[in-house]
Amino acid sequence: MTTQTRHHHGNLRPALISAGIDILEAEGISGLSLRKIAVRVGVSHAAPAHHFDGKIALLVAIAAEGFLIFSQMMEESRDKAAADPRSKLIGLCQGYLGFAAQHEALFELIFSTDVKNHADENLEKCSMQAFQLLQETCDLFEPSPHGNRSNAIMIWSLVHGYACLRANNKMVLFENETNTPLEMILPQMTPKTT
Amino acid sequence: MTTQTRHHHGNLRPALISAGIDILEAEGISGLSLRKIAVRVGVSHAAPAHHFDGKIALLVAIAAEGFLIFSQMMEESRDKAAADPRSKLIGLCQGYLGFAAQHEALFELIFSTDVKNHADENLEKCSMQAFQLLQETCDLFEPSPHGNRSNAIMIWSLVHGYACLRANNKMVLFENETNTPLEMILPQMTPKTT
DNA sequence: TGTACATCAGTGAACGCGCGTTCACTGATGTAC
DNA sequence: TGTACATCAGTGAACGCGCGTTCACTGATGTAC
Repeated sequence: MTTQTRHHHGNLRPALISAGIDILEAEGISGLSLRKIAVRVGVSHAAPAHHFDGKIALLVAIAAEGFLIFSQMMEESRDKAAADPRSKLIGLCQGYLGFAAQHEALFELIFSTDVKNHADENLEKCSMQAFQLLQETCDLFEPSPHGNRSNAIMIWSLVHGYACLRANNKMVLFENETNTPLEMILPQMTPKTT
Repeated sequence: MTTQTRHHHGNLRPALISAGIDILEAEGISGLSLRKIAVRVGVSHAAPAHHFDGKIALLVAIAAEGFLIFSQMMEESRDKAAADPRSKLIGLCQGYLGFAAQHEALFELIFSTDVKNHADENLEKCSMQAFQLLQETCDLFEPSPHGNRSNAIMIWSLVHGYACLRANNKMVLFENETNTPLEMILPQMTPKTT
């Protein structure tokens, strides 16, 4: 039986998350509604209620999936880079910027107030994973005199701010800088010698 | 005649902008509506239509006012700092972070996609003014070999990202770093000697 | 100073819209025997 | 293999809500003479 005209969808939960991401990309956060997601999956708009406890819970599940994609893009880009610490760090940051550029609204969602105010174990796990990638790449360098985490805080701030500000080309600062190399803004750090 | 029960308000336009900022602070971007703003000013919800060409135009006017406050806080904080370039830069950045912390939703609004996609001369002027402050403070230092603007791009990215990430305490990175000094993340730059 | 009149800046009722949620229902699935 | 039955995962109609916008209106203001 290959037809999809069954009463039971069978995989509705992940299908809703995936459709949510599609709509996010197409229409932005303000265009995302439970009803549109249901329509896109081809299901009645009351169906999601059987899988998510309200709209915010679906948003949180979408954000968790977003963090997975985010981590994946950073990791892939870092793995493709040369072996030296600076190349690894630049690779990771390119993945960061690539995610922000290719998934603009999803990027906005995963860092949004709405999502962060809603405690969720899975979301916590997925966001932590992204942070771990960043932290372990920064650990290739000598720690700053200000503490172990200060390199990660600096790098994360830098790349996050750059991603946000560049997200829309209207930002006057970037008018003629469409392709600013990361080399230009990443500070010099001392690789560990061990 | 001191009573305010006149048919004509007299100063409705600025009053609407100011009430919009109040609601933003109290309820966030998603809580901001034309109707709520009108109620707060004590005027019928159809009145704003005589002063703004739709909701988005009011949002843009609020954002322009936001940029003014933003510039003002950066400038005041910079002026209070010691005379050496690094103190000036740190002062400016403290003003940046202060605005983001004290006007969280307004900070979000002025950098939002909705607002930036709506061309407006006054908004342009006000946002440019904020950028000028940043640029002129970065100009106290030797330009980077990557170009005149690269210092400003780096500093802006850094402080903007830091402001965003710290905006909600849930961000794991900042768990025990409530008062991270800017000294910790600002890179060393060479002051001009002239 | 007084009158006529155009213009401005409000009112309040009504409109249609999309939204999240609820609810009784029913078809599909899985399990016990 | 077949039957009875509980549970699961959908449907579709209905609800109430807040929203931005429109519109005929009217009171207030300012100006010409």
